[in-house]
Amino acid sequence: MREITVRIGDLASMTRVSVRALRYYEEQGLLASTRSESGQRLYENAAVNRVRLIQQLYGAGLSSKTIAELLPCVDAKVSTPESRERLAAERDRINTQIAELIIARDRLDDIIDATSRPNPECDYV
Amino acid sequence: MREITVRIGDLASMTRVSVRALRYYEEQGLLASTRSESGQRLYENAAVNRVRLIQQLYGAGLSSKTIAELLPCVDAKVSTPESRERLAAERDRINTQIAELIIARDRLDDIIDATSRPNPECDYV
DNA sequence: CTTGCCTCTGACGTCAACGTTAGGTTTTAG
DNA sequence: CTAAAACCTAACGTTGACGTCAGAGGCAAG
Repeated sequence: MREITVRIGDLASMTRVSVRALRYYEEQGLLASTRSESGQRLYENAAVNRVRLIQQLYGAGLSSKTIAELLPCVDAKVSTPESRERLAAERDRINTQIAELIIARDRLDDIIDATSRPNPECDYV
Repeated sequence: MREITVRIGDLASMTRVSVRALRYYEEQGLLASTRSESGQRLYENAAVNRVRLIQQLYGAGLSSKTIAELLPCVDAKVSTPESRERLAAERDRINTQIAELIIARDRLDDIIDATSRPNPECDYV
């Protein structure tokens, strides 16, 4: 049951996330590390998935603070009523944002259509 | 054919966008205004839709610069090959982002599920 | 006429997620 | 053994879309 540990640069290249970002995640309480005797960060292999999850949540527009509140639930596999409410609220926000993005995309498509087809009134342009 | 014009505060309340934001849009070349004799901004009613469009595009993650490049196409109803490429690129980016959001939302749903159901191993928590 | 709200132009403040630089230690390749 | 590469902390810089404040002029109501 040897735990394989990697250093920050390795984790960075494995996750395609910058070293600076990984340190920042730790600073925000999102990503734990043990330290070598000399003080260098060591990560176990599970950290890769953790970083991926963090990235996904950032990508969905969650803030560090919100993620920090939710990760303990993920780890403990238990949520309090408050955190459940929080999770649901974030999911709803994401759904809203998806809907907005679809509207914006369709709007862009309309613009592309309207400006792409040869315009009978503006052929001279 | 009287053109009804409103002042900035009216446009703000009609669009639910702050006065500061409207001035900022003008600064960025996104929203034009005429001026009264005393220098106050006057907007015609079409400005409401313009502001809505700007908000939608911001909401979709476009920058002021990008929007500024695209609005002339909307107005002229004509796009150059470059602007068409640009428009298509933004639409693709939005599609990508929608896909990412869906993944993140499903991930959140999983978390909600996993942390909400009574956990046989953790009932004591 | 004056009170009070609206508007104007600067111009500095904010916030988040890092980027970047500095100055120093540690690990690794040869 | 040595030099390059990777790591450390601390701290300042960046970016975009505004918020906010200061100081001054404009306008409808009473």
